[in-house]
Amino acid sequence: MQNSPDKSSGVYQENSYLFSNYAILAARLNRFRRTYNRYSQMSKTRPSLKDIAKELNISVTTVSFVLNGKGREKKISKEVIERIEKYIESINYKPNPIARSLRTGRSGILVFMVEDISNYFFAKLARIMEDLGYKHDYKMIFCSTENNDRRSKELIHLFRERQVDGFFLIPSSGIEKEVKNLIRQQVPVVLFDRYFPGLETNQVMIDNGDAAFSATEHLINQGYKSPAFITTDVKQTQMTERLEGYEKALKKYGLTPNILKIPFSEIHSAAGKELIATFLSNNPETDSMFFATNYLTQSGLEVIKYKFPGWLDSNGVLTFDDNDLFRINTPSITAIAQPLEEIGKHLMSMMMTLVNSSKPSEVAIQQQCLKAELIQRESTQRH
Amino acid sequence: MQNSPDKSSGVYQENSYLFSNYAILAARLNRFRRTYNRYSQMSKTRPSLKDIAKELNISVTTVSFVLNGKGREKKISKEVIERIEKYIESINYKPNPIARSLRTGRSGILVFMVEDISNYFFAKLARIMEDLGYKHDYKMIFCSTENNDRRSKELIHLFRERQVDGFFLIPSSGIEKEVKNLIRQQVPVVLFDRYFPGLETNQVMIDNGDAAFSATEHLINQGYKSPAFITTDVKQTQMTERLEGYEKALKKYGLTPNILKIPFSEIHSAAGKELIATFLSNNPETDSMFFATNYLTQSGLEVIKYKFPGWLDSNGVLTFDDNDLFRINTPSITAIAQPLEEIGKHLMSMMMTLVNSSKPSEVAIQQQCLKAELIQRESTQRH
DNA sequence: AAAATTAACTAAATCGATTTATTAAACTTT
DNA sequence: AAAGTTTAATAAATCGATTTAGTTAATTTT
Repeated sequence: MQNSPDKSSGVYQENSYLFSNYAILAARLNRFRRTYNRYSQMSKTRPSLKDIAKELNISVTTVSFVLNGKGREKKISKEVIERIEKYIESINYKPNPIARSLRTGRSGILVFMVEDISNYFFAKLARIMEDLGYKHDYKMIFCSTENNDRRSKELIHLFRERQVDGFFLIPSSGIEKEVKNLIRQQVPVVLFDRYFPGLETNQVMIDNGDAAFSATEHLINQGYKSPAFITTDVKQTQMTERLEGYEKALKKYGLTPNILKIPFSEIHSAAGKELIATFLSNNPETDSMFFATNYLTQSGLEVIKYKFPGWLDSNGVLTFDDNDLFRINTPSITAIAQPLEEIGKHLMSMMMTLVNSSKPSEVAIQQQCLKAELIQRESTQRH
Repeated sequence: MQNSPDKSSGVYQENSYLFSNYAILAARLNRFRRTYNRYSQMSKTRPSLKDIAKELNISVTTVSFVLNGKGREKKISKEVIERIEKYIESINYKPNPIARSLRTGRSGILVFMVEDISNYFFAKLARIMEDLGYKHDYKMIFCSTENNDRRSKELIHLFRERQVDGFFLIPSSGIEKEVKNLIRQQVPVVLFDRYFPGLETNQVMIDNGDAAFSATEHLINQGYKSPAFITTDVKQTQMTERLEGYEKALKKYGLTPNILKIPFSEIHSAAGKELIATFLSNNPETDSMFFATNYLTQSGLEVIKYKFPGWLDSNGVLTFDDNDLFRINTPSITAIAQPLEEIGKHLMSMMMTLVNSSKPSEVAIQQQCLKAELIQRESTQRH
């Protein structure tokens, strides 16, 4: 490429009587190159609509119409339709999704954005969504926000650019504006796990308050006099509602609440575990702990195991979010299980009504609030 | 759209002296519509290269060159480069990745295909890969194959069509041909977890045989006389190597192997657990069990907990793959931990050399075999 | 000073679809 | 039979980039 001027100028000198100037020669050379490239690419590339059209001696337009099932509508004759369909079938032609996206603005991709896909709850839900998505002919992209605003915003912009068709969002606290923007721009959005109290959005939640209330009541009914609530300092709905449920139950039975808030930044760290240990030492009257999320429970169990062995023999533990560990642990841990399958089903069905509408922001808003189930296990059995 | 003929024919009757025929009128109408559409779209769409070029009174080509940092190379003057860069910066222009993909054939997306993303091992690795990918400016797509050939093939074709730039693959047993095809077609592929013995591929593995041997030896050194090996009937390398490691150790110490193979289809089912229970009943001499994967261990622990309570007091358990459950469980479970971070690092670095090469199939094949670590815990402590 | 080269920039082709505008021929109306 | 409609199909614009093949003017070489 770089040396083509030299080459052609060499030729020019040899045949100067034939060519009036460099330009003509260069033009010839380039025409040849173009043809050459076309040929050499032919063998590599998958067939395009153009190839099919050429092969069948039919226009690209017609092939495209038939391909998209608009044959009848566009009054293409049955013979032509049949001929095209047969050929497309025979070479197993699949339209290039990128080209299609560029033209249509749709991509067939949905984004599932959560705090951390490696967390049991999110991973299981992701797996469910993956299958549901494929069932509706959508590909799924999963990503983790760490509940961090900057990261969430970046991810939204990133995928927005890629023309994804919709967002399943566990929003971090500071992205209300971004969510509003998406909706205004007619991008389908469904929130779950937590929401913005001031913003009417399509969402699938669970009744955190009710679940936390019943669970706390369960502890009290089991005879625990001093249940503590271990949570994070996150101020989002899923957390505040759980806290309120706990407080409401304590109030109902005239007990004194005892709450430990662990900074979100420390939930996976040793410092976080230290806080739980200190709390237990400083509050020896605590006869049961209600953990607000599964990762807190894991930290708690570790602390108990290594620093307060035997504590569980006479005291209780209860957790929000179930997982294999809690089922198998000894003692098995009483847990509030979110209805994963049901959440997934609702999420996907809301999304489908949105993506199938031409003005998603004008679709009547759908909000689901599902019940979580308390699974009673050994950890809250008073002997 | 459908009724435009009627409309225009109405106009035609009114002004018949002005227009010679329907066609001209239609043409006018359409020209108007086109202009109208252009205007009405302007406000909606993000700026394109064309818009920038128009704004700056510079050709699209020049803008594109500068955008891609080829300004110097293409001998664009410093003033123009600066002007373009400043403007691009000021409107925060980001090129449309779809259009770019269509032209370049690259997408900036890597696929991470595993058995089941909701499984702890895969989910944690996915999380690591997600961050590594973003660091290199790649988006990650995760998907689950269920170790099923048809599903794997479908997924490969699906993403191949979307021009993904590379595949991280845990291959199911019957897709050797597809993997070969990818490589032949210059698609970057890196295998992990398991491989095809007959196929030289870029891969990151762990030394399953060695790890299983050492782990078994550990059991024997702890005084267990009759360690059983609980595995699946999957015939892929990761499983056969683990089995061989176990057998080699038993042979070395002159012990009799005792192996339970659970059909892959039953690994998550009650029937699978039943098989373990039956095995334990029929082989009362078994004083320890070595589970070949984390999900088998979970089933095993559940069986022990509910059907053989107390069994763990005098017998041992050891597992391939670590997770939170095993650390926190009572007794905590001795586990072979794969070096997740290290696996991720190698996977990504191999992928980067592949995607940065113009002929990935000609890049010298890289194969890493990493050591797994045996984490000794309470479950194999002989008292 | 003619010829060749370089600097600086642009027109147009291209990627592979979708969709709008248009047309030629065959039918219907009036 | 002229005018209008319908049928069956197509040409060309478009989505938004990248990249090849030019072009013109200025500079350098011979």
